[in-house]
Amino acid sequence: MASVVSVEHLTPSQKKAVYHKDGPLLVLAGPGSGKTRVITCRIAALIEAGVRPYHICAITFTNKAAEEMRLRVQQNAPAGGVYVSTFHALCVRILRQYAEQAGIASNFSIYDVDDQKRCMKEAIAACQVDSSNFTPARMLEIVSRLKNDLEDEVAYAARADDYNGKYTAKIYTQYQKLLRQNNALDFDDLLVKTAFLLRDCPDVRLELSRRFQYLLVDEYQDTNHAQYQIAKGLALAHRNICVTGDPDQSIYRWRGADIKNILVFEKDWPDAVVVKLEENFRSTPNILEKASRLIVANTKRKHKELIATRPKGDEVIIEACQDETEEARSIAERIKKKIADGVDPNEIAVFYRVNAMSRTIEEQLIRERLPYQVVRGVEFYARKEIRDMLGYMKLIVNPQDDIAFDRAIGTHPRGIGKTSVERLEEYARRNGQSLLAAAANAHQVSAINKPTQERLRAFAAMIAKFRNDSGGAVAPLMDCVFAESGYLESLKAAGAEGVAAIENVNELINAAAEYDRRTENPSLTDYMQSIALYSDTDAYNPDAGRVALMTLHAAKGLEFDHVFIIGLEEGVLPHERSLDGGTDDMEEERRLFFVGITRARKFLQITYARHRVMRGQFIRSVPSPFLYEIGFAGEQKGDFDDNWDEDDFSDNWHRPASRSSGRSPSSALRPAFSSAKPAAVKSSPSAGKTPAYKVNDLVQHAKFGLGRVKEFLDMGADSIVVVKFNSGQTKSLMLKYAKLDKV
DNA sequence: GTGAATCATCTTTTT
DNA sequence: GATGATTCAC
Repeated sequence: MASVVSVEHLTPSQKKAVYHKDGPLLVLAGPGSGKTRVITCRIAALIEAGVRPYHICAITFTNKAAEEMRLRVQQNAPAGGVYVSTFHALCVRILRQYAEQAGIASNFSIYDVDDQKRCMKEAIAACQVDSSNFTPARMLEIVSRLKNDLEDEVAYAARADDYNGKYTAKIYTQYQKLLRQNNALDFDDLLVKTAFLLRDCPDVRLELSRRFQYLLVDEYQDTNHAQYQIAKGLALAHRNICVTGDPDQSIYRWRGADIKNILVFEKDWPDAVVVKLEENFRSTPNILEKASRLIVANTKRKHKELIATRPKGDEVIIEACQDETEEARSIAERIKKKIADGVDPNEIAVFYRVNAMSRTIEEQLIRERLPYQVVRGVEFYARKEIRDMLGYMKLIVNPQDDIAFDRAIGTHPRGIGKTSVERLEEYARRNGQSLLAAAANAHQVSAINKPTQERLRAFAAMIAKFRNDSGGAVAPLMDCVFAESGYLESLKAAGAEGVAAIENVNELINAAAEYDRRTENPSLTDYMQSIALYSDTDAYNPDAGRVALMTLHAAKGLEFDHVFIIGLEEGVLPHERSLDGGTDDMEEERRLFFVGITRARKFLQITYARHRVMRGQFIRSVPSPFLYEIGFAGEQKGDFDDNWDEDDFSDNWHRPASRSSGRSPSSALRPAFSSAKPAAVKSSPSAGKTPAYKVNDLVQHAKFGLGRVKEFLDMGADSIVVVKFNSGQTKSLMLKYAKLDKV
């Protein structure tokens, strides 16, 4: 058999990592060091050495990364059968296979952020504590942290002794009880249950070790304690564990990721071979120099060189802008020029700290008619109609899921109102039944009037019927549910918005049909459990011929020839919430910036704005301290005019100022002027001349279809309309270019 | 029981 | 601004 690994192009260190066969291996890989290539080559080398593909398990950080690695492994070797997945997907697989040993039913629901919130709200209410101190968001954060550290409610209750701790323990316990009742697991539970399963069931652990004899974990610096234990458990028997990562690129501490995992790897596996990949094949020396200067400011790190291998390239540009519009305009113009010069739009990216910052950039890219795509967190599956449909499907899979019952019964008016559901809940609680079971027995709930009792029973019967039909393909069933539940009918009656919702549901059904085609033994349970782990970051298409807009977090693992990083201001990057959180938070923000910088191959431009609209408030900001760390000398005189005063704004400023918040602004984010000033609120240069749109006007666009006006920025000939289209996307359109009609 | 309208609250990053 | 809770009119 011909060699499938192209050895001649590997450096000595890379070779060492690729050909290390048995035993623990730690690959400390700097950015741009060819890490992904090393992993794929290593898989190929293992197979060449006689390991069956079936026995190799590679764990990546995102679904997208998994998908890509599957492709690459496929290209590199006849490697069909290598199991590539994320930690969460692997856990779902394991928990379904060993549901009994894990103490759960295999048709469990997976709760996303929204479901978790509803569930937590209920838990807090049931505990009857003062809810102002225990908000669902705050409690979920704490519970998540505990779970990531593998501390269950019993262990936590045992050690919590102060007032807050005791109530937290009570709520945690109640929350877990609700999840159990609903036969549901949240994201963190997937990890916790798997870790405990491996800990408590040696036979399961051994069976899995026989199945996965070689374990590879990428982005190991971002694993949390639970994931660390899972990896360790899986590898305990054979010790064939290879982890790769870069402590300098750890950006998920807030999610429980623990840099210590990578630092203690050598303690856990004393005979581990450590390979460092320090050469950088990606970026120009100019870019790497900035990256190095930045990261050495972190005190809690092992020093690692960034060794440049490419020609010097262009200077890194640091640009000051007056406000976020100027910033966006400058970037859009530069992008326009690059594309005109023949640069592939795929090779251009704009990174920002928070999703909300994409909007201004989008506006300017639209203005310049430049193609772009925004890579965002959830989007499609977060839409109401999609969640509604999935509510039915979840309930069909898992009749115990009360959260799904609530969702499904409330999709549209069906003569069952809030009061009736509350009475039903009361009955269900008393009798220890699920809501669906209670609905089937609604004739016994005397508090509910007769006609409503019948409607509840009809609903329960309908779900039972769907459940009977739920073996096999997903799409036909979904189609059937959509029609027979009456949801389709009610959307049809809802006018233009309903039409868009129907289209979205049809898109969902198409996606399900695609799943049916792709999967050998399609089942609704399997489908529901797989889409729960899907995020729209996975939908990023690197070949779309579009400029990519994304958060710095989403940029991890990607690379582009031309990179723009915006918002280098104190309070944005580093983020406001990390300013008072101590040095650890600050160091993570620095790493985040480091990740952004090192995505760039040839060109890097970093911008900051002296003024920015944040949460509807106009604020004056200060350059990020990180800028000075990479050699920014401060502002040059005459760079721009800083002699603005409030009156200038009242002329330029076209967005209504929001009501001032009660909180005092942090020292870093002083409002530039009082938002209470009515003068700043409106001053339309040309009120009444152009065909003015009003908020909530229904409009028709030649390409995007129907939509509703969310905002109208009246600037005469340059007016901009922000429209939320029924397709779900929101677009900012220049009035003079957009083919837009009032409906 | 339903749906529109108003009010209040929170606002990072994501599997 | 987005979302959720609450209120009010039918």
